[in-house]
Amino acid sequence: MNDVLDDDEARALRAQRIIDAVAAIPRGRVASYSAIAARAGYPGRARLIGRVLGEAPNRLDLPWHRVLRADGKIGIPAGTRGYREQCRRLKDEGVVVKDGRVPMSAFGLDHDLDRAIWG
DNA sequence: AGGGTGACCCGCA
DNA sequence: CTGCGGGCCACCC
Repeated sequence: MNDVLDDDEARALRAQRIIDAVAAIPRGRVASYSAIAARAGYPGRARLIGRVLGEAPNRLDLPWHRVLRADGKIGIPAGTRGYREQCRRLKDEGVVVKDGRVPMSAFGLDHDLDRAIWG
């Protein structure tokens, strides 16, 4: 009977798992959308992360700024408020941001996550 | 029902 | 380095 409710429930669960994954990114480190998706249990669904983060209530104080594209670039369109805010927050915690891009080799958590999975 | 969009990604040329 | 094509999928016309 509750097809719609089940749908909303699934969506809420998705969001929660993603939010948890993002919240787990340590200060001064960054992770890619795809890595977060995988960690949250939704491999191959990186686009979902951006959507959820965009909808997430500010009161959660999520470290959304630590989520970048796989190539280390900021996902938010350049020139926007969010873009500048993300740059600022990253720099504030010691992350190097050059031309809107972060050297994943140095700050990326993706590799560590892989290591956690493989041992 | 179908097309456009987007805080994405990956392989390939 | 830059596209381009295809995959992904929630949402909004």
